[in-house]
Amino acid sequence: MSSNNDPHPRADFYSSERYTQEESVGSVLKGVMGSITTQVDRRLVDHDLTHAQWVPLFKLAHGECGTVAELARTLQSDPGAMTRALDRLEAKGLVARVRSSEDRRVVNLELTDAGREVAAVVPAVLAEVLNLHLAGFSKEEWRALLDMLKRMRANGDALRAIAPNNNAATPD
Amino acid sequence: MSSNNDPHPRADFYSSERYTQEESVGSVLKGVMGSITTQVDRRLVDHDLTHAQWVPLFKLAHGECGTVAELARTLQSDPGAMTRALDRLEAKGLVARVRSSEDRRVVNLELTDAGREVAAVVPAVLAEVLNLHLAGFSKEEWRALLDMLKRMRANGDALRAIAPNNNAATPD
DNA sequence: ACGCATTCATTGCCTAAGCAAGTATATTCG
DNA sequence: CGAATATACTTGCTTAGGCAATGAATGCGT
Repeated sequence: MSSNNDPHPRADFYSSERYTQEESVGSVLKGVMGSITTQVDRRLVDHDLTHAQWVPLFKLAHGECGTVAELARTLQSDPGAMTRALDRLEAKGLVARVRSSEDRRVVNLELTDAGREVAAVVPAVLAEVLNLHLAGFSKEEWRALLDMLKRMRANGDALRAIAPNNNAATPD
Repeated sequence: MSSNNDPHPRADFYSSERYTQEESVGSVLKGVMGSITTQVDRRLVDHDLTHAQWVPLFKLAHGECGTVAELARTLQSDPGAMTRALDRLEAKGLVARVRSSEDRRVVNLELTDAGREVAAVVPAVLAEVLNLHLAGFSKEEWRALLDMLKRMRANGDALRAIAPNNNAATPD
């Protein structure tokens, strides 16, 4: 654990005594997230899509992920949860499961025509809701916000790399 | 609906074509939230507390909320969900339900000694996790971040005020 | 005082996430 | 080749949230 010449000095903005909800980035962050997802869901309910369904659909539409495992990894989710989400999407006729002939373990996922149609409206909704939440922001503020959030995420990734479970020091 | 002299001009940072995950505040926000909650949960699992349980416990400890309805309102959650969360906390012996004698509809919530004990460790964990995620931030950046997030939340609240459901214009 | 609307809490139903166990298929190595 | 290992997906179990309906108690208007 290097302690000097650290590119990321420890922050000391919060402490057990000083902690308040209104000054907590976590608490405010949660409020913002809730508002965004609520607004997105409200706009997609007409297309019979819920929060947990348009995300994989969107990924599939972009062709970045073609299998259950890839989706689960990309979306930092559980393969089990993804299987069930795809069950619902398949029941709605938006995606199709095609057993791969090369590797018979994998199930290739394809959008149906209906799926492609619905997925096409998602980016517009996301863009609209984000813009609405960023009303009054200058472009510089927006970039600064994005930058800081990415740095927070990077800090979090570093934490996870250190101790994925809490038995990181047990060799075997 | 005033359109000119608007203190919050519409933002135009995203559009259907320009939308990408990496530049989406929503997507990055989700990653940050996930990291924070994961880290907090990891530190509270020893106390047998899950994400959905320490939040109401913390609120109760601060004496801000004393009933199910108040908790649900404050945490922007569902009364039903809150009832069940309290079921689990009560089963763990952390909170006690006391039927009010003044208004016999309400159930006053009280922390048990064990509940107070567990709730006491929560702020320290929250402070630690937030500080870790803010490593490398200057105090000015932290304040700016908090300010921008609060503005986003306010924008979201304004949206909700306009159309709580999508039948805002139907008089009957 | 009586009916009516409101509020509080709870329960049922559906969607949903996380974890662990299980099954099928591939790969690797002796 | 054959056993051990790894990967892909699925399923069961528990916790969990949102919505609607219900029952109980309160307050309000006439």
